[in-house]
Amino acid sequence: MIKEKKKRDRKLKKLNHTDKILQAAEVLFAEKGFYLTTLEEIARGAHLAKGTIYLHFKNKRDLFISVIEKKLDVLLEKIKNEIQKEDSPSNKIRKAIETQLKFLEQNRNFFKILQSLSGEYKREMEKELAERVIQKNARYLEMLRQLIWQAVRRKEIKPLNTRKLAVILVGMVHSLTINWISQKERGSLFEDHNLVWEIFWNGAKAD
Amino acid sequence: MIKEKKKRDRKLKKLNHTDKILQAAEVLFAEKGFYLTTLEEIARGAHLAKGTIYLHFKNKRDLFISVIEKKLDVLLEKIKNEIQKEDSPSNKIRKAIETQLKFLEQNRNFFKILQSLSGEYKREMEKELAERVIQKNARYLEMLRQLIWQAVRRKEIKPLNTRKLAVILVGMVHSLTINWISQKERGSLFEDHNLVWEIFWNGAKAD
DNA sequence: TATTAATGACTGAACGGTCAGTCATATGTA
DNA sequence: TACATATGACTGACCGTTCAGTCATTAATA
Repeated sequence: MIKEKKKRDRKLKKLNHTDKILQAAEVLFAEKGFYLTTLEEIARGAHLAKGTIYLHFKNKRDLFISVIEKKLDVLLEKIKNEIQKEDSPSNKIRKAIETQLKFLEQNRNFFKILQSLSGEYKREMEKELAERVIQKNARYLEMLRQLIWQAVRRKEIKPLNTRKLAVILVGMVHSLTINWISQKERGSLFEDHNLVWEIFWNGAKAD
Repeated sequence: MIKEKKKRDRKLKKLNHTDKILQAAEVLFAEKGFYLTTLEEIARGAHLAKGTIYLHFKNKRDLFISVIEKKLDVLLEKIKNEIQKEDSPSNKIRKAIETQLKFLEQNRNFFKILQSLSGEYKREMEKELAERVIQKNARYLEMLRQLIWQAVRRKEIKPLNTRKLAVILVGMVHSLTINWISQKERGSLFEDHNLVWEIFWNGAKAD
């Protein structure tokens, strides 16, 4: 019995370490990017030695991708949940925007890292690793696209290229987020969901 | 007389080299990013020795920023020119979108590099260097903002936050460009100017 | 004691930047 | 014109440093 408990404790401790590493890595990668962040620093941030990191992650790239993937999963899960509470496509789209903005406001480190991935890293990261993240992004875009398509079917918005509409919508959100992050005086990012919604919906809605 | 000519020839040759380096660097930086591109490669690409690059640029970062800055100047000049041929704010905005999309279609390497700058590099690049590029970007955004503001004054579009509208507009363009670049089968990017315009203008226009 | 976890000194490859030396060309001289 | 000298663009071997990843050793736990 007690043996079992101890085992659980150990596992918990190990998980705890994994998490500490992920947290330290998130902060540092967001701050300095992939190349300028050293494993030594991450180890220091997690109050562990460098070698220990290799007990939890295959290598630096694996760690980097893991940081992103974990958060991305959370975000996508959140959006899925929130969306299915809504009835109409339009409300679902609105909710998706809201959820994303709220999440990014609370996770700017994550967003910074995500942004940097699309830049240089794709080439460096092992294919299979980066691919996982790219796939997840693609799935989110596809989800949005289908919502838009349903709105088109209902003749609520014009019969435009739904893929491109989804791309545009995501672009609006990202651009506002980048702008928000770069501001010195930071208001709420979330509050812009109305603006995004208004532009997008009025912009695309059927006459 | 002849002496002068010879001197000019030399200078021309040197300029030519500067240009060859810039071209080689543009291709490589776009392909592999800042960190994975070595000066040796760039030198090879320009058919010169590594040391020669340092006769033309202070260091790797200087070269990187120069690649961007040069193109950015061309783009901003183009937009300025095209815009002033138009009369109304709305037509000016439309023209700005058109010009930008056309340019990005013809300069995807430039765009890839520009994207990557916003990610990691800002931290690495010497402040004064990156600052120049950031300033130019900011100036473009401000130009757009003013055009939008004029449209607001004419009551053509709603009295929304003009800065955010400009950010959103730029975001739409960038997002479509990223999407276009990532496509295997590549149509025209330029042709999307109508889509962008339509969403933006209908989205923001006064009732 | 045996097993597992954690450590951090060490290694070797990579690469930005340097600089002493080369050489084609320009200039000066007779 | 023929030869000597000066210039500076160009080269690439070399240096110093950084850092991801390894592994022999130590500490913790059962």
